[in-house]
Amino acid sequence: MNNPELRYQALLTTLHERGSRLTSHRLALIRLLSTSEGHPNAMQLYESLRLQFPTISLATIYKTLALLKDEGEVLEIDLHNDSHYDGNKPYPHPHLICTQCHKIFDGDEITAIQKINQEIEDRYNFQISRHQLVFYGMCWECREKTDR
Amino acid sequence: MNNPELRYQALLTTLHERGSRLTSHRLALIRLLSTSEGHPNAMQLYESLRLQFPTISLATIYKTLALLKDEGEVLEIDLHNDSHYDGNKPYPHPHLICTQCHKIFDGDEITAIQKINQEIEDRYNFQISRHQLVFYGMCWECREKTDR
DNA sequence: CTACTTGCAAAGCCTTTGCAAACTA
DNA sequence: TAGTTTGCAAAGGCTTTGCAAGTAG
Repeated sequence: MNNPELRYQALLTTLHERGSRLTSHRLALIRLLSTSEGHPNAMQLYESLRLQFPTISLATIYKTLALLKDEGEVLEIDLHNDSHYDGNKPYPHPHLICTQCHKIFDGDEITAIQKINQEIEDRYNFQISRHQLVFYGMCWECREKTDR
Repeated sequence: MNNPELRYQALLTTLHERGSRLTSHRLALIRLLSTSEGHPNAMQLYESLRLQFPTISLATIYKTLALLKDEGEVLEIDLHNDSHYDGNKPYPHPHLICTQCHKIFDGDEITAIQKINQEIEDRYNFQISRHQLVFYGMCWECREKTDR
């Protein structure tokens, strides 16, 4: 999913069809989730939304995220005591985390995952249903800065 | 590392050379870590050790684990609000987690990881330093039980 | 003997829950 | 209006920390 507007509409439709109410806070949150590429955590979403909605609470963020997770519209990335959320690409895919600038990048174009999946099925007779793959290291931007 | 006794000695040596004191609780913990293949979490280690050492505390488990992590002798696996520990193979390697029996298996024989690493370096110009790869699904044992 | 380690309890951090008030449809 | 959602505060679960008492070297 690359078009944030389409993604926004998709999330909106899901909530609507589910019979959930579209409050202003929820609309703002799904807007943020569908457009942001930054893989924010709950606190970051809270801080962002608080600018526009000073009375919004962290609990509401968590409750709405739980709702969207249930619907399979948001992917939770479990890092060390710190969950981040991807509402743009809710299907399992690798993430690259820069240990220098702490940005989280999508690694959803990696084709060799097929090979790993195949090997796991073959070698361990293990039937994969989902995965969480995180690679830590230095992103291209930080490499450039460091090399110079 | 396949030989638990060698692994035990290695952990012991690390602690000794570090100048750390080898208390009975620590010895029992590293014995457990070096032999167990089960990837226990802190509570499971605590429950095990409590049988032999009724006065041991969870805090001691955590403090010793932190020590061994610092020394690179224990790998922490970050699951959802639940860290598990691998003292047998402290280097990053894939883990297969059965969603049925909840066992954690090592996937350290998977060769296709090289391909993924290569692809990430090439495609994203990202320099990997470590990774945490978790595959969820059904293990061969549970598949057999289910198929019948 | 000295410095490190221990157990206990308290605190931290992230996340979830209970509930009355507010709000959507 | 009826039922959902909200914010607040409290509680939960896992992990860390402070400190006096205990222990290894």
